[in-house]
Amino acid sequence: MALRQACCRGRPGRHLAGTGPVSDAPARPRRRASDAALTDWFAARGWRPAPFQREAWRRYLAGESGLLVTPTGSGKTLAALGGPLLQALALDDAPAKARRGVAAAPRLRLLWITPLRALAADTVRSMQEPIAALGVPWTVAMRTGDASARDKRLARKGLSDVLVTTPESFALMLSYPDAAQLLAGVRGVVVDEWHELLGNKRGVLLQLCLARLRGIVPAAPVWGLSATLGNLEEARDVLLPHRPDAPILQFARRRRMTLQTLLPNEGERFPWAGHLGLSQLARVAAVLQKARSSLLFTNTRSQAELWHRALQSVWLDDPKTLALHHGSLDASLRAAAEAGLRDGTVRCVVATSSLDLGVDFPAVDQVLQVGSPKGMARLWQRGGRARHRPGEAGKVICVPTHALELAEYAAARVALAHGRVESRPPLRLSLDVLAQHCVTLALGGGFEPAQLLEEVRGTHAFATLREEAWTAVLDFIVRGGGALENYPDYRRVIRDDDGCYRVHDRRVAFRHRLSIGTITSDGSVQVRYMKGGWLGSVEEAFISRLRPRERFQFAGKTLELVQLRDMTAFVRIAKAGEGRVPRWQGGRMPLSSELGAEVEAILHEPAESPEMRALQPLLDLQSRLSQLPGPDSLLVESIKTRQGWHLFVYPFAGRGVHEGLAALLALRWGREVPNTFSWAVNDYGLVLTAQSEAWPDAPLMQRLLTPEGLLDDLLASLNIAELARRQFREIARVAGLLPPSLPGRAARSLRQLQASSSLLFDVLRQHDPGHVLLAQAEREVMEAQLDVQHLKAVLTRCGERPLALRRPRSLTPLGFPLWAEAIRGQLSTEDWRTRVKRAAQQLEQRHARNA
DNA sequence: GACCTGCTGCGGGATG
Repeated sequence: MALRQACCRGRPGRHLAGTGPVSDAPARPRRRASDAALTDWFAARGWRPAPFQREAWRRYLAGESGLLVTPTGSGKTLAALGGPLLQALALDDAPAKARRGVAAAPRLRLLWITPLRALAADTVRSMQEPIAALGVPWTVAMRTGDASARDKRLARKGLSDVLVTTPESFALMLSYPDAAQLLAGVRGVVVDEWHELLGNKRGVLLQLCLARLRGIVPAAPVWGLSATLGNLEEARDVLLPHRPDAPILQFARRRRMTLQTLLPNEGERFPWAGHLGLSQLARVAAVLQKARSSLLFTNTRSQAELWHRALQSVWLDDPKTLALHHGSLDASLRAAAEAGLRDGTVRCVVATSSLDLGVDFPAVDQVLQVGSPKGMARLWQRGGRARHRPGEAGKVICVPTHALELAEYAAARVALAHGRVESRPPLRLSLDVLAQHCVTLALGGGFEPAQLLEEVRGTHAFATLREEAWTAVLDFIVRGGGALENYPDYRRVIRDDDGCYRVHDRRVAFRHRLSIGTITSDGSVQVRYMKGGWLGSVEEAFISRLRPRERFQFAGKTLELVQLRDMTAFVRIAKAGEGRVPRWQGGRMPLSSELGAEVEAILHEPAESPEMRALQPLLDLQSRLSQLPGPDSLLVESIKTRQGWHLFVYPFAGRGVHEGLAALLALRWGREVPNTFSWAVNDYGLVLTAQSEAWPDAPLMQRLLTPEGLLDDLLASLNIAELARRQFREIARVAGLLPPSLPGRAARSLRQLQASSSLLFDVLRQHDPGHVLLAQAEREVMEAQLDVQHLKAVLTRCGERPLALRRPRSLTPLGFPLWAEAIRGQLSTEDWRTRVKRAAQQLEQRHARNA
């Protein structure tokens, strides 16, 4: 992004890339770039690279690969590598030599991969100036889905010297027969924001593509740029499996970050449960008034809509200075919000993670985080958006939505001080991605299976790929597997007489290129004005419950539904009133284990902090009624209420794990004593509610918490088949079993998609139960969704710790949010609110009496 | 007087 910061202090060149004659370029030292030559070149332009940059660049010149760790939220980071790399390439005469041959000869020298289209555009922009300064007639093209026709053409024909692209577009390049030829001149690869790809299937796709590239240009250095991670060495190994000792270079020191919490006033009642935090509206509005520009981060899209609406009602400035940004808003609206921040016409943007990522806009004066940040990486990232003076620590202002979040912030402060960040575990053996990649290569000129297997095993993701799985994948792309072979649609690849696998059918080729990539999101309804103009998308389940003329709140506006047609909701601005706010089904964002452990520790031994001081009365109540949780024991509370007999357990392991744990405990307890259990979880713990009398004792708890038989019991307690059915839809999409929606045609509804994927699932289960993708779906449920490894570790730890079994006379502060969560499913929202409110008041009264 | 959970990211091509 900010390439120019590092490499453009020199005299601007006379020629823009690609426009000037070669002979006019400033004299270049010599044909082969050397360290000394570069030093001279930089010195002549008054540019002094930082030591780590010099090191990165020296290593690059030596043909090495590596990982460059750069602080989050700093635009300068790209300069770290991009500058030296461009210089080195420019000093090397080879590109000019290549051009002296046939005019159409591929010139591609540098491949730059970023996970975001917007980042690609920024990168291209920032490269223009340094390249002009170098005085080389280079073309930089962007190859992404939204690139211009010119750029696409340049990329397609290999006529650009530098190509900035996404993993998906890179894969697409490989689907053309001339890919090897186009990439043959590549002399360097940069993978930007590698941490964003490391832990997901996009990263797996990129690993495969890079392995292919290594097959074409084995010597080309590959450099990753990554934010700090808990598993940097692993990140390096995944990117560079062929260079186990590649260097990890650290960008100077990370910026310090501090945290401030908007605390409740003395004596103020503060919610014990809830996630919205609107009770803090006045305080937040006051904080926003004080700064010129702010970002207010929320955790969910509907929360962002609600906060935007609430702020609007108290906003003193021009309403236009308050903007909204989340992933379901149309790109144009998001771009408008970003532009507003850039030109100063917007003072505050309410945003979700859509603004976490690296889009280039100037830092804002302050960053606020509503509710739990859930993990340290997110907090670093969001905090990095704030403007800092050099040497000054960054700051995040935290807005608690319920009392216990105060502890979370106090814990986060400790973790920030220690510079802790989560790991991103890389995926392994995603056979759906492998199947897609194989079809891509079959399309891109074909592949020889033994050779490809070796190449694929050269990646981190498939290093342990077994022969059977490989054969199954090949079988799958050739005939869809046993049950599907009668359907021509699934016979995509043909094994030719020479033993090579190729695609011959043009329709298959077309459909495959349309469905390249691993991001699946289907079944959303586009929202647009009657007069034209797109607003974004909402979920079918939400909009289909609205009647025409009914109002709803979306994109920061009150809209009126006119009609719903072809997966498009036509709307107009409503005259008055407020409407319902859409909800989206998204990721679950559990509290990270790092932060969870920190919370547990701080509750046990409250460090001196404003948050813990504010929380003290609540902690006192917790100790009085029961006891404080802590790392040295496992707190278990059992209580009888009108709803039944509750068992509260607090492992502080995050929602995902608690979900599995709750199901497990319910099953095991039910086995011992016939009873009916329901359960609810949050990030701190879980509650089981029994219909008949049930009091746990220590031996029972030990039996419930044994790691023995975990897998079998999990399989029995959760409807794994049903979970796998849902997981299968994504896998089937990635593997190419579901037809992509064609551009220009109405999107298929979620119901249709579910029907076709569900049907496939059933057919396969019945006729081909060993199908490679079914196994994949089950594995993903166990690993990704239930996080069995983590669950097992948590269970083991629970079993090892001495049990603190308490029977408090009323709900405790820790138990209350879980209890509220448990009865939420049973009651209407209105009843639930009343009930929770009454209960909270009773508890407080009792608390006041006893105090 | 309230105490509404569920993020993000990508992607076509032949023809005029």
